[in-house]
Amino acid sequence: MVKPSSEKKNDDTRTRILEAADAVFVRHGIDGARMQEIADQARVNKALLHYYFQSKLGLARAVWFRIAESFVPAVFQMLASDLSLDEKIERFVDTYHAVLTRHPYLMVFALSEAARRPELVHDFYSAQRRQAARRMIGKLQAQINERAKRTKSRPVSAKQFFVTLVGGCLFPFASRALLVEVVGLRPAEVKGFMERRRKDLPVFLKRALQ
Amino acid sequence: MVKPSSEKKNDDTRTRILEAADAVFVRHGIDGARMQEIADQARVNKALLHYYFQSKLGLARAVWFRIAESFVPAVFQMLASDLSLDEKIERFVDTYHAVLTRHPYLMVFALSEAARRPELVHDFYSAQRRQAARRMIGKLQAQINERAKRTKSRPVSAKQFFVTLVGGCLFPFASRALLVEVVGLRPAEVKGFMERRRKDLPVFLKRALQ
DNA sequence: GTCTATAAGCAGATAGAC
DNA sequence: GTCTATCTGCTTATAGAC
Repeated sequence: MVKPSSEKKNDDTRTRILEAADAVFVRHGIDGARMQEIADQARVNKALLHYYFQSKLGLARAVWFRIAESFVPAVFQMLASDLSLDEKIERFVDTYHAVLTRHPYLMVFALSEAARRPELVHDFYSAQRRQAARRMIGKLQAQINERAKRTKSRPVSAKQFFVTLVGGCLFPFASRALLVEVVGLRPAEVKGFMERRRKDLPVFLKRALQ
Repeated sequence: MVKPSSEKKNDDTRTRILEAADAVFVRHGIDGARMQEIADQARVNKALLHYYFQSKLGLARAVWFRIAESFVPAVFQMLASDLSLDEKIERFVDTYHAVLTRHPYLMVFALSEAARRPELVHDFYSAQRRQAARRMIGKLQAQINERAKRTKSRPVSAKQFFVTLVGGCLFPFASRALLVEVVGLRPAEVKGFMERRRKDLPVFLKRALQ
């Protein structure tokens, strides 16, 4: 469906604003972000932000939904698919490694806003999405049980495993600033550390699942 | 050393302010916090906050240092000690479970401010503390190597293991709001989930180390 | 749709009395 | 040390021209 040119121009500006807002909100958090900085970065006037999104919180919500939609559904679908457990672990680790390397502040933004404004999370998770989440956990549990049966070990909880998997991938990026000091990495070494993690984490997780 | 009563009164007020500031900053983040709310909660006037701490950022720094000092040194010391690896894992998981259950917003506060204001982290980590961190990692690596030799498996990197351990404990608390929706927990079930994790995580980690 | 100009409201910070 | 009162500047938001 092709849109008439008047709407197209509209969309372009709207999108430019959204992209600028994304960058500024993700970096500074919602409270720390300034509408003026977003306007400057989008090369429009502040008034236009309100024309399109009513208020600062309205714009923040739009950004939040846009980010969530950009990867949550695809990840849910992948983890609920018929791929093997090992394949899922590999893909999940790879995907997040790629995304977070490019957007280092994303994780901290998501975690802090989710904690302080739970309604953002709640509003995103429609009944349909919650159902998709349940399907995903169910499928993972089935695969974990099957593997445990094969290796004659006690199966772990899929929910717990999911949290460990996600945390194992996301936490290093969320805590980057702390890691550098505690683990003692020079800035140049951080990249290598993350690369190594991408390789080691799947091995580590699979070992624990045997 | 006993302080004269005039200073003692001073200290009491100062401490009351710090405790109020702790609560407000941790919940709302530095940018989202309001000096008025801190003053109200400490039952003093706004002007007094500036008398003691000069500026909002000065107060935030004091709070940051106070929180970090309250557990970082003890944890470093524990992990660098001669306790067995298993014992360390158990204690670490237990300690953080206890602290974060009582202070659910603490982790998100630490992560987001560390990412957005790296100077806070850097100023806390004196040369002495960085050395303590190195000692801790060194000791852990020695213990991991020793165990790998015993079980004839390839030793994992202590830095990587440390991040997995810390992330495994902290991430569920940092991402509580997301977990509830994604994993599908009712509010009443969250506590049980965390309890179970406290029991399962050490088992999971030890398995992966074999 | 996009801009300029400006209103309205706060938040952080200070002056000065007690 | 602690308070009341107040200033200053910034930030979100709107009015209105083009």
